[in-house]
Amino acid sequence: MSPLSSGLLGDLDPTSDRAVFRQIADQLREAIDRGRFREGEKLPSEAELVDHYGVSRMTVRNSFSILQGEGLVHAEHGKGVFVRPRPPVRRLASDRFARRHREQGKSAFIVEADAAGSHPQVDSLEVKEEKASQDISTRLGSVRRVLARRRRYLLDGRPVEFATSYLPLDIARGTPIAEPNPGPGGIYARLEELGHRLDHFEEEIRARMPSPAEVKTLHLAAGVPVIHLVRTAFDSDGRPVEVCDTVMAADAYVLSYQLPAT
Amino acid sequence: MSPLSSGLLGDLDPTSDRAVFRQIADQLREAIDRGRFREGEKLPSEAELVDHYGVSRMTVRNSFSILQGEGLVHAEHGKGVFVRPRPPVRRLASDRFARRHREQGKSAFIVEADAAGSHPQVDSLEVKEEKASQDISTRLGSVRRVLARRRRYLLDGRPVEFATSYLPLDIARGTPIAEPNPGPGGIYARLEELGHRLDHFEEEIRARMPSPAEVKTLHLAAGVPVIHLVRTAFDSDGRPVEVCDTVMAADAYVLSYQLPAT
DNA sequence: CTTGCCCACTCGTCTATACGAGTAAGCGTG
DNA sequence: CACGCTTACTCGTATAGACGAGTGGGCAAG
Repeated sequence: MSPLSSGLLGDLDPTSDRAVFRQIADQLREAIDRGRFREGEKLPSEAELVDHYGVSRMTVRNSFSILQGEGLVHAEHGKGVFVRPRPPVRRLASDRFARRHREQGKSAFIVEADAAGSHPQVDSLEVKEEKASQDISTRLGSVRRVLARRRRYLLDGRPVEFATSYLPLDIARGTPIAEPNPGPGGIYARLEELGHRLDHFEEEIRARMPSPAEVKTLHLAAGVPVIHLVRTAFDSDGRPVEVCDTVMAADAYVLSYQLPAT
Repeated sequence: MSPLSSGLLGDLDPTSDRAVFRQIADQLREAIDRGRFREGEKLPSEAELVDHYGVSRMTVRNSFSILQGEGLVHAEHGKGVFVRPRPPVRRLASDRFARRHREQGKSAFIVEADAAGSHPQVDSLEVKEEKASQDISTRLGSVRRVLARRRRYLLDGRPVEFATSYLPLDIARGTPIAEPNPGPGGIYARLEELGHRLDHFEEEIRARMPSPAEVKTLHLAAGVPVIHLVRTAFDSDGRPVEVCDTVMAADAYVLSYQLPAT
């Protein structure tokens, strides 16, 4: 039995001043919310909805485009339109850079992912010296050039995060920090070995829609925002020693912070 | 001189395999990024672009719809399509609930906004007892019913945040917390007076596209995500005494956290 | 059985047209 | 001068049709 004859979707209200394509989107959204269509399940095809509602194809596509913008569904060329599955999320705890987590040889990302039973990967590794942007320069205290460490993180083959660390050259140049693999405990461990005892971090969080470049790098579906996190690390002299600029697929992350009430 | 004859926008590449409406969107996006169209400025009308590129109107509208999805532009019926201005953002510092900020009579929101020179407002105040959702019940330690305090925050007339606080009935019922105006220092001050000395907060942050209800409540333009923040307050006995569920217009906020490096 | 082609079905792109409705400016009337 | 109407321009909604391209199943040839 076709899903359309089974009363999953209702009729249009011609007397309503709500646009037809919105009414259709409303009905589909409600059906999804109520679980009539489950995650990953295929929605009726455009042609089926054209028949069911007696509207033109562009009207149906208009409805789908609303739901895509809300991140509820995604279209696959040649296959159909599907309810977008909610991917497993990665929780980032606020103590993830605590010194005690820095003892092991592997990076926090790898350890965490292994623990969660997923397959972690890091690629697009790039380490180079470059001119600091205005923003980075300001955050690092008026430096002109910086060491930039770029990398992309993937979980089970899916890119979830793209991060760039910036460090002042006078700190990083010629040290293991300038190597592709900085060694156990990562660059924070190296910074401390170099005499920059870390005191605290500042994190700034924004959310926005991705740029086309970010869509490409993170393989983002329509309707998925990004979380933009900029972390600055300060040593015990109060000097900023690193800025890490991170763009995360918002549907793959929950950030978690613990704050004292003092 | 029309913006279209002045070389602001280029030509289409018919040999490219990139769809025409994407090429047009690319050109408009680049013009915006380069500042050729400034914030709040009107883009060429659909009709003008139809003439300029020699395409049909639906193709131009398709281009605009891409840019709208990216949150770059917004259309106004009868007026035109405009570059979306970046609204002033509100910075939320991680110490915003520190005890020392609780001394004054006014709420943190009012004080902050006044200091920033904007006009703050709180409306949609609702205080009532209700059944706890599964999630809230879990967070508060298996309570069945809760006191819910709902309110919407506006800056200069624009809604920016919608928040609901949930408190266990055995704590809140019959206290000033159950009043629309809980008095100076807010409910956290009242909780401490009632013997629940606050120890720490946990905040969980997600970003996603808004539901239609959220679009309505926060007057969100297309392409603006929301930040969903859930804060749990714990007293010195380790008991969760409040859960605050907040949905913020992502283009109006930067969250800022300070973390120890220990 | 395997290979390769065809075909039906899917969404993607684009055109052309029509009418509705919000906006703002101009113009004429009182 | 003030008000209201007209008009031109804007985007919103909807139809009908065409062709392209990705997918997957079935069928026929080897």
